[in-house]
Amino acid sequence: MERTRGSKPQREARVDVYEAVFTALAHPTRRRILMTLNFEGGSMTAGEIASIFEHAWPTTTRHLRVLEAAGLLHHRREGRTRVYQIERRRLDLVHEWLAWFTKTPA
Amino acid sequence: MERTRGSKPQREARVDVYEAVFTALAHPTRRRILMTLNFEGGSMTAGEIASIFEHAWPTTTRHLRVLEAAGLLHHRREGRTRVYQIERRRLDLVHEWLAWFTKTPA
DNA sequence: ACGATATTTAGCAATTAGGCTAAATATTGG
DNA sequence: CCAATATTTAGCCTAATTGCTAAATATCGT
Repeated sequence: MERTRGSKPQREARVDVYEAVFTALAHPTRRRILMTLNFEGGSMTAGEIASIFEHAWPTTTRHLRVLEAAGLLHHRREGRTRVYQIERRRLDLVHEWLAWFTKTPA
Repeated sequence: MERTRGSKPQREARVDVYEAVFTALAHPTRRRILMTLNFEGGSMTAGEIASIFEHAWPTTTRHLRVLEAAGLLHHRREGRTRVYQIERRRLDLVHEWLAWFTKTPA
């Protein structure tokens, strides 16, 4: 599983990375979490995030985990709350993927 | 299901549209179909597309349907083959969504 | 130490997704 | 019309996703 030392991931690894990011973005709740974080300055507590949805808190927790596994968020503990922060640069992967379709004039 | 005459979809409709596009992009096989189409000039027959994968043809047919439902492809019959063509502009929706995250300097 | 607050983990049920095989459909060439 | 070719549809099965509730964990204030 380790990489051969160097900053750029190899092909194989990169595929998995796309997988996680695109899958994370596929759910409307998760896109909304990202949007909300984006407009609320980049970070919010788990409770604040959970409060914007109708569904049970554990459901939101799970979505947060998916987003974090995809590298689109990360969190830090702050007393008894957890502050989630958006990782905007991770979205570059999507830009990168999309770019293939504009690079091609055909 | 009809829209009120006009070119821009309303909010509600737009959400569904994101849903379909992002979901379609979440599967690696479907991303690969789009990539391949992109580099093969934009259109290929169902058979050509199916032949790039190991799985059974009907599986590919299903992926094509998902992509088409998302508006990322469309097809035309051509004799007994069906030619699928990529709808690159549809990817603008994704660019549009991503743009919210760069528009925000914070 | 205790109770309140904040949040996650565990585990269950329903739904959806994605693979397969077999059968159906449409078009072409003889 | 018949056989071959190209492709989709139907239906089945398994695995993953997503929602829920109940229980666990961690931290804070007293």
